[in-house]
Amino acid sequence: MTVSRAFKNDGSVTAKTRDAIMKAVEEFGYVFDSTASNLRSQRTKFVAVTIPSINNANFADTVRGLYEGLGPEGLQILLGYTDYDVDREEALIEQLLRRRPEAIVVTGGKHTPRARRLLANAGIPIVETWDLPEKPLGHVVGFSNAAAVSELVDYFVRRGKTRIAFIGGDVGRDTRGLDRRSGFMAAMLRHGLDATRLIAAGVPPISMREGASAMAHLLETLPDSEVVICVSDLSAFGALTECSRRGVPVPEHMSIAGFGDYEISEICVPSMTTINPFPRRIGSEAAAIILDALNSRLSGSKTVHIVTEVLLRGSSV
Amino acid sequence: MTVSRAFKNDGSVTAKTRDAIMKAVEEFGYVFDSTASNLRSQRTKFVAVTIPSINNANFADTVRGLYEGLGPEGLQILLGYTDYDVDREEALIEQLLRRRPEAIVVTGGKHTPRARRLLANAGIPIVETWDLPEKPLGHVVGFSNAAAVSELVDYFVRRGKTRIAFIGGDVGRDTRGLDRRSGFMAAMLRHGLDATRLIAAGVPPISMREGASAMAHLLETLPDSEVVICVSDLSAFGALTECSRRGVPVPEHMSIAGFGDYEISEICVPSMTTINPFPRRIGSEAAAIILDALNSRLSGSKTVHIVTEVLLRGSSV
DNA sequence: ATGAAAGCGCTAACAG
DNA sequence: CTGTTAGCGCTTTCAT
Repeated sequence: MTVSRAFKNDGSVTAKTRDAIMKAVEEFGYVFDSTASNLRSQRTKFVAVTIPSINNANFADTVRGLYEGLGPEGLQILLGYTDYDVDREEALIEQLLRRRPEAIVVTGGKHTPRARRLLANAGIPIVETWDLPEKPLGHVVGFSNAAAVSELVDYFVRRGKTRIAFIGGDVGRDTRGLDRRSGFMAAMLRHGLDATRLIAAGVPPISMREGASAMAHLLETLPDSEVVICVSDLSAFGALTECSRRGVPVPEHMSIAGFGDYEISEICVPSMTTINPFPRRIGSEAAAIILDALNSRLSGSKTVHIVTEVLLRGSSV
Repeated sequence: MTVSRAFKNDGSVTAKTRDAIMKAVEEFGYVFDSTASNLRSQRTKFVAVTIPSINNANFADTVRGLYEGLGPEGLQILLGYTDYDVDREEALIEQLLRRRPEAIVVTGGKHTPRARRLLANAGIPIVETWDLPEKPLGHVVGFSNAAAVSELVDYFVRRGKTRIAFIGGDVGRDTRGLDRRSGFMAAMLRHGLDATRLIAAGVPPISMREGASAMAHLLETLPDSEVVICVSDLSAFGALTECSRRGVPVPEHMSIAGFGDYEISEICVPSMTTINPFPRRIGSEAAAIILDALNSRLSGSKTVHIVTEVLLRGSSV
C-alpha cells in the first residue's frame, strides 16, 4: 500500500520512505503494472483515436495536437487507422473500446449503425473531427469540407474563370473527398457553370502520382480547362509536376489549387494555392474538450467550428 | 465462464449457446473488458512501438508494416514518439512498459543507460530498427546509415565529382542524421577530398524550408559546389526548389541527392536521386521476428540486415 | 459442454 | 503517515 502511494506521489508518504522505496524499485527493476491499476481503479488513462491513415501529414498533425494536449495530463493515445473504410472503422472501434478508453476521437461523421451504437453505449466522451456531422454522436471539432471548396470556386469565378475542373478519388470510401467534390459541384451549379469536369484519379486517398495522371488525362480530354481544384495538396502537386513536364505554364495557362496546406504547398515552385484546415488545432481543440469533459467542466455537447483559410499562392491567378 | 468461452470462440461452447449469448451481448450492449482479461491471463496483446516522429512518411511506413504483420495475429500497437530525443525515449519506454506489452520495437540503437536497463529487464522480445547498433539489446532490423551515404559519395566520385557538400541538421539529437553525415565525411576523406562542405540547417528533423535555406546558404558561401547530398528527401526537395527559384539548373550545374525514397522524390521535376531504406519492409520484418519470438520459434537474437538501394534519378548526373 | 473456486496486482475505503 | 481488507472482471484449474 505504501509503495502504491509512493508511486502516486501525492505527498502522503514521507520523503524518506519514498526515497527508500524508489531505491529498492531501481535495484530490483520493478515496473509498475498499469493493467492491474486500470482494472481496480476503472481508469485506463487511454484515449482512443481513429484516423483514416497513419501516413498522412494532416492526420498526423491532428494526432500531434492530441498528444500535446493529452500527454501532460497523463493520458496516452491508443491509435488505430481505418484505411478510409467504415467497416474497418467499426471493427477498430470495437477493438479499441474493449481496452476501456476514457474518451474516443474519431475522424469524420460517417459510421456504420453498429459503430454508432457501440460509441453511444460506451458512456465516454466522443469527439468527431474533420467534419460537421448532421447527427453528431457527441462533441465535434470540424468544418464543412464542401463549404471550404465552394469558397475556393467562388474565388476563381470572381477572377473570371469558368472552365474549372476537379480532380479527386473514385466515388466511394473517402467521405471528406466526396464532400469536397460535392462542394465543388454545388458551387459550379450555383454560378451556372459546367460542373462536369470531374476527373476520378483512383482509389482514395489519391497520391501525387495519381494527381499527375489525372492532370495528364485532363490536358488530353479537356485541354481548354483554366483551373484545376484537387482533393488534396498531394494530388495537386502531382498535377503541377505534370504541367511542368509538359511545358504547360502554371499559373499562366493553368491555375491549380489543393487542399490541406501540407508543407510542400508552401515551398514548391510555384507555391500552391490551398485551403488550410488547421489540422493541429483540430487535435488540440479535441484534446481540450476531452479534458473538460473528463473533469465534468462540460455540460452537453460542444461543437468547435474550425474556420478554414484559403491561401492564395503562385499556382493560381 | 460460458460467456468467456463463447468470446474465445474455440469451439468449446455449443453453437446454440453461443448464439444465445451473442444475442444477449448485442441486446445489452456488453463490451468485453480487456483490462480484466489482460490482468488475469498476463497477456495484453500489446506491442509497444517508439518512433522519432509521427509526422514522417518513412516511419509511418514502418509502422504500417508492423500493423500489417501484427494486426492479423490480434496484436495491437501501442505507439509513442520520442521527438528524436533519448531522454523522451526513456520516459516513453518506461510509460509503455507499464502497460505490459508483449514485445517492443524501438527506432535506432542509441538509448540512455536507464532505458537500456528497463528494456533488458522487461523480459520481452526487443527489436531495434533503422540502425545497426554496436551492442544490440535483442533483435535488429536495420542498415548502416553511414554506409548507405558512403555508397552515394562513391558514386559521385566515380562520376568525377569532387566538390561535394552535405546538408543536415545541427549536431546533436538525430543519430541517424549524424550517422549519415559521418558516412559522408568518412567517404570524402577516404577519397582524399574536402569533407568540410557541411551545412547545418537547423534542429533535426530538418524541413523542406530548412533544406531550401541551406541550399541558399551553400550557393552564397560555396558557389562552386557540384553536388549536394541531403540528410533526407524532404530537405533535398527544398534544396531543389531553391535552385529552381534562383535559376540554378539541376542537374547541369548542381546535382542533388536525398535519403528515404519519399513519394515526392519520384514525382518532382527533375526526379530526385535518393536511397531507399525500405521502411515498410523494416516494419514487416520486425513483425515477423516478434511473431516468431512470441511463439518460441526463435532462439537467440536475430539481425536482419536491410540492403538499401541507391536510386539514380534526374536530379543528379 | 458447463460450472465453481481462486487469484492476477493493484487501489478504494476504512482503521489506527 | 502507514496498514488491513476487499474486490475490480476476467481466466486458470479442477470438477462434473
